Parts: sequence; C-alpha cells; structure tokens
Amino acid sequence: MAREKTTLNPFNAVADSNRRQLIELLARGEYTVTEVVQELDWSQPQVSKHLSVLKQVNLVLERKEGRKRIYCLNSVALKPIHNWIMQFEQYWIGNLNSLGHYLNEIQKNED
Amino acid sequence: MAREKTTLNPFNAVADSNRRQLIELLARGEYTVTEVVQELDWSQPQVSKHLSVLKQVNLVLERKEGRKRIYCLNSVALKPIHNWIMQFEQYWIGNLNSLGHYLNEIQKNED
DNA sequence: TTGACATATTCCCATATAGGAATATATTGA
DNA sequence: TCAATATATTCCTATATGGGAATATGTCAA
Repeated sequence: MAREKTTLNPFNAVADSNRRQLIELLARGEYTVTEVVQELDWSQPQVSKHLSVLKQVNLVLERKEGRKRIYCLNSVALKPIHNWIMQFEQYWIGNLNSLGHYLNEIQKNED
Repeated sequence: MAREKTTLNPFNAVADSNRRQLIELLARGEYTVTEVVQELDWSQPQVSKHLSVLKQVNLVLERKEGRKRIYCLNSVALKPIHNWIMQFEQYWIGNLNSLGHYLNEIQKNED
C-alpha cells in the first residue's frame, strides 16, 4: 500500500504545509487564483492544484465570476480536526500549567 | 518532489488514520508493543513501524523494561496542531451556533 | 549456552504524490 | 473571428510511503 490520499479527508489535505499556508490566506477573505499566485508567489498550476485538493475535501468554496474563480475557506470542514484534537486537550493542561500542577499536587496530598 | 515526510511534524504523522487510532489508544495509558498488537489486531512490524514514526515526531515516549518497551502518548506534541486549528475556531462558531447566528442577524438589522 | 520471547529492521512493491513544463479549456472584448 | 486573459489539466519524474514477509537484534530464564 501507499499513503492515504490527500483528498481522503482534512487530516491528509492539511498535512502539506503549503496547503496550510493557503488555508491561512483564504481565511482572510475571498481570493482569485491570480491573487493567490501574487500573494504566495507560487506558480499558477501549483495554486490550482492545491485548491483542487482543498476543494475535494470541502475545505474551500468556489464561485465563478466571468473568467475568474473566487475561492474562500470553508472553515467548518476543519471541525473534524478540531474535534479530534480537542479530546487530548485535557492531557496537556495538567502537564504544562505549573499552577494547575501545583494545585493538583496539593489536592493529592489532602486525600 | 514528493509528499512531505510523515516524520516531518505532527501534522504529517497524524494524517494516517491508523496512527490516529494508535494515538487514541496510547492516550489511555501505557502499552507494550505486544499489547498494542492484541488491542488493535495489527501485525507486530506494523505496530513497531507506526510507533517509530510517532517516536520521531515526539508523539510517543518510550521506556525500556526488560525485553519489553513501554509506550505512552506525549500529548504535548499535539499542541502545534491544536494551536493551528484554534485560529479558525472563531469562524465556525458564528456559522454553526444558531443562537449566535440569530443574534448576529439582529445586530445587523439594528444598523 | 541455548531456546523462547519481545521488538526492530530490511527488502520488496504498488501507489500516490508535488512540482515544473507544456498544453487545454473557458471567457471576454474588439 | 481572433487575441488576450484566467484557470485547469496533462505529462513527466523523483520521492516517500504502508504493509507483508523474512530476518535481525536484544533479553530473559533454565
């Protein structure tokens, strides 16, 4: 077997750092392919291809206007990642917050 | 070029659904390779290889005990994903929360 | 030392990229 | 119709998988 397809789900689509950068850009508003090309200094096919991957996992919305296509982030499609990562949030709160850690220790000693 | 290495960062390591499942298991405590094999019903090399990837991005901690190796989740290594995803949380709160949406509409009409 | 157990590593292969270059498609305006 | 603009697609290649099978490494116990 090979790796899972990048178009399988947001986890795979977002693994690529260029696509994360593109997502961050599109979070700021609507962009034309040409505008993305100018903003990120990528080649035009590179932009179109990355947008295509994001479109296939519903991470971007596409709108036609004349010969232009306008893209924007569909942030809701990031929720699966959010939901998955949130189940681990509890684990590092106790580990990193020194006050919390201190309080936990006190509580332990009170038992 | 090819895809980014799975061992480049947690984003790439976590893209694989099997590794996400393994992470969920290890969040529940300490596991031996053999115990993971039994729990997930994977082959032993498969488990060792996936653990190796997770180890290289610091997502698991490894401890030796006799001929056994005991692994557990290093949840803090998930924080980069958490941090990245949190910057988009604001966008779907307004979109999904119907009360929030309702209030936003009211506010609009007041202008 | 030897055998059994626990784990890691190597070898192999089908598969899927990402990016560059070239080209195709679609739309507009003259 | 034709040229220009905007975007998508195809072709190519180097690279990196993930899993199975086989094997190597390490450690214990008798």
